[in-house]
Amino acid sequence: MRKITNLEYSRPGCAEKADQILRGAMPEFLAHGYACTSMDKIAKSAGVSKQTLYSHFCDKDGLFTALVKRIASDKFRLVWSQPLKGQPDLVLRDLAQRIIENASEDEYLCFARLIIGESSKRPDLAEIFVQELIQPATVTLTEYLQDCPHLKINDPEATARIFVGGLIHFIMVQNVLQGDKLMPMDSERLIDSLVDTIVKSGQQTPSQKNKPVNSVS
Amino acid sequence: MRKITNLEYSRPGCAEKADQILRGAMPEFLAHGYACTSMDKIAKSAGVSKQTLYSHFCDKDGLFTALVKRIASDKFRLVWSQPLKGQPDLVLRDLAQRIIENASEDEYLCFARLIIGESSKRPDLAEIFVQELIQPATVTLTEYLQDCPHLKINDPEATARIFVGGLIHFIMVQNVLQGDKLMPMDSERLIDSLVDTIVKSGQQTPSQKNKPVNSVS
DNA sequence: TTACGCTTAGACTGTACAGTGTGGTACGGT
DNA sequence: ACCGTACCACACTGTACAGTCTAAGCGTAA
Repeated sequence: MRKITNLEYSRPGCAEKADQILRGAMPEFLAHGYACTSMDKIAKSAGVSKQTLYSHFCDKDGLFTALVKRIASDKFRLVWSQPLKGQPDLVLRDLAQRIIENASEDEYLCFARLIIGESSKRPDLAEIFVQELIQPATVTLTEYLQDCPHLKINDPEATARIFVGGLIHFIMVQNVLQGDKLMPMDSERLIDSLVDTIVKSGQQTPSQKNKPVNSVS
Repeated sequence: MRKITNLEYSRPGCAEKADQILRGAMPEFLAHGYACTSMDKIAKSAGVSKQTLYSHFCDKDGLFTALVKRIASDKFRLVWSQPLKGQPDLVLRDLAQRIIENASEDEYLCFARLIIGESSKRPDLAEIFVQELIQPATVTLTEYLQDCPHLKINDPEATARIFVGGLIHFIMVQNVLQGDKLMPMDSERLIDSLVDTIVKSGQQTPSQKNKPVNSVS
């Protein structure tokens, strides 16, 4: 088998084994982080020899990178795949519920934890995370808020970020940082407030002092 | 010198050396994370012998724990030390600006990254982070929103979380996850929208369907 | 002076692990 | 039958590092 270079993380073709490896590697990395996951453990978990690992991925870093790319692009586009249409309060509540549901999954939480934890050493992976998840989410919601005839929102992009940020921060504090022990709160309460706040602020005539300067490309 | 047990992280007295060690350890841990920071590097950075390290802290974990406790309680209470008083729009804008300013510091970002990254292995540290930073912040703002005569807010605690979450998430995406490259936005725009949205929603008669169930203790 | 507490430099031990090498097995094509 | 490809098990190398040990240098107090 030919040498895997640094630039290609896995060979095209014979993708079954590569997939098997990634499937085995995923729970290990998600559960124990990058540093505490050994290639031996991955090989074992994937039911594959160490040699095979290195014939499909150039090194630990390459394997990790391939895994992050796969998770980011494969799994988490779902929430945002359906177009947003209809009454703002219903659409926003439904969206918020889907985000909370989706992002409260252990797999998502571990993934976010991993990306944030490695973000200083691997800013490229953080960028992938933003590109595949946060940016599409923000753009989709921005467009809805902009075009929705029932809402007069001053700065749709900023509002979209507040909406998403309020939800994700809530989930991170409650589920990743163990906040549910110290300051428990039902997610429905947050959703209610969030939807209410945004819908109300869109019902009034917007004050014109804050103009959007540029929008998401 | 007597043995340091697992339960005590540093001896009382002769705190200067312990402080010197912590000051040396801080930039190392913040820059490289837990796993990639060696005790030798810490000793060097603190200008202290490795033996002295182990005479003040029982092991790497103990040192790390002591450091996290110190950072959490010492440094980041500041933003919330002054009581909130006055017109909602001014108070909230000022608060938002202070949060953004404070949390955009590299030291805070690295600290948050570190805590989140280690949160699965060290949930106790995540708890300290919540207890020393997030909870007091939320409580302070909740009380202001509750008692402010100019605002009629349905669920002050949920609103406080949305406010803080919107800001922190923004900072995390922009500064930790490199979002400023892909989706740049001036923080003033976010602050404007956030303050506007909350103040407006507090000006209207609140719809009574969402009742707060319990409050922060 | 002696003794003691605290320090230092640096050697040392044991372990974990990334990455390589060796030899052997299974299988499909020619 | 032979060959090449992909795989496996397992031994091996080199490095990094947590934690310990040794021997020696200080300052203070009896």
